[in-house]
Amino acid sequence: MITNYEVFRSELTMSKEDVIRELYRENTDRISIKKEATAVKNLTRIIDSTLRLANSKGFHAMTLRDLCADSGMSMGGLYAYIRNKDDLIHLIQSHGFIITRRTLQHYTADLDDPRERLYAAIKAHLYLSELMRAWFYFSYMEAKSLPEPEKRDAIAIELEIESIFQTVIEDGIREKVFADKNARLVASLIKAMLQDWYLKRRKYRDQEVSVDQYALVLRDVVESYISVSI
Amino acid sequence: MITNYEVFRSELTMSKEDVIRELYRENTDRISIKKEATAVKNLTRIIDSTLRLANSKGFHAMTLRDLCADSGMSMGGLYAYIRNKDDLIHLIQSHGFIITRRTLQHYTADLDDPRERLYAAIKAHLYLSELMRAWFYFSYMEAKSLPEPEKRDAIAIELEIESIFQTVIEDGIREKVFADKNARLVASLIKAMLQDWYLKRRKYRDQEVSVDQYALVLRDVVESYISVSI
DNA sequence: GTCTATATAGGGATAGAC
DNA sequence: GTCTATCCCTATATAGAC
Repeated sequence: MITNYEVFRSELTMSKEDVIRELYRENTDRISIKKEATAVKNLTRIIDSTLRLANSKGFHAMTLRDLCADSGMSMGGLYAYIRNKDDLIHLIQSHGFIITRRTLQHYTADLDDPRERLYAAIKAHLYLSELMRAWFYFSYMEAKSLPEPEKRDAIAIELEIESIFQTVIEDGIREKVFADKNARLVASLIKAMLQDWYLKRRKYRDQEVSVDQYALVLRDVVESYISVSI
Repeated sequence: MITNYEVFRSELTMSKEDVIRELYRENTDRISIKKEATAVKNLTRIIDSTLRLANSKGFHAMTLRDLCADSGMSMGGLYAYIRNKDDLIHLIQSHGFIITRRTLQHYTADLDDPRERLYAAIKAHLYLSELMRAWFYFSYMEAKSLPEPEKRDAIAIELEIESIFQTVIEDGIREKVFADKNARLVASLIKAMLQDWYLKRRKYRDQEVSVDQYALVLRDVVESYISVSI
């Protein structure tokens, strides 16, 4: 059960290094570095720089020279971690998938009331995308140019997220907590609003809206549409 | 006053060629072709192909050789219409701006009731993005890599659209038709849902939701949140 | 394990024939 | 007004020194 963003954040950040370590172990075939400690350190720099540069000018427009300059590595050094530029995408996507899967499962399972589950799912998604904004943004923007396997995974995770919301709403309709609306369409609209949070982050910063406020408004918007009127 | 998508469509499509003609006249300095008829014909092919290719693999990843193959032009022929690759962006963006500005002004001015104006604005935006899907998609996805002047225009038009919605809602609040909610934030959420329509067009096609149905649901979602309960 | 120097190809841009 | 052939730079990728 999540309470608010700060709690969520403190629970999750410590595991960031673990994720990179897991990523390293999953990719020992492509990565020629043997010492785990240095590998984790450099992978972190590579991933951070790639996300920053790709998100500001686009992945394809980002050159590996840009990446080396930004991450402080040399071309040769970089190529110890990847075989080609597409492997960079693989690294980025994998590390995001690991975190996303883990978190969403964790935070939406154990609630009974559909209203509460709906709110919990909204918060879980918003908080996660707040913490991993760069990855979510990258994933959305580069989706169309992802290599085939990564594209499949990305679509699968999208559907998974959307069906979490659809299921909650359908449950609520069955239990007469929600009115009989088009659950799938409502789920799509929820997702659109969730995505806007990380796609247009600056806009909401300018409006001085916090994640928790946004979560509340989202919940109210959705509930006022699907709640059964008394 | 708009009734439904089919009517909107038949009113607007005839002017598509006019827009390209206007585009040509605005850019006679960069375009070395003197005969208007051939220029309009080729500009149309160039714009269509660019949108198709850029939207499927990204503008930067699209090579001018790709473009020539797709549009049936030669490199030399293409360069009679542009001085460099960025000029392509300029062509695309200009022709979209021309249509968008013209349409939004036309369809949201002359209504009194805030509820009706809200619905009209939702429909105008959805219908327009339905008709010009490729341009809207391009504009959104390439926004970050646009040349400076085009970027400024794109941001300006975004704000313009958002403030149309904000104003309608504020008017409604003042007239006690709508409850006292955060108008700017609601406008942002509306825009997020409007954008999802053209960004994730396939998803809604799979759900077999029509533009008009989507417009209705959007209106209901928004109204159920901001309407004053009786 | 990390660096610099270099090979190679691919794509933007242009010259000049027709 | 349109095409083909070509120039030249940039970016990926690799070889080999340290």
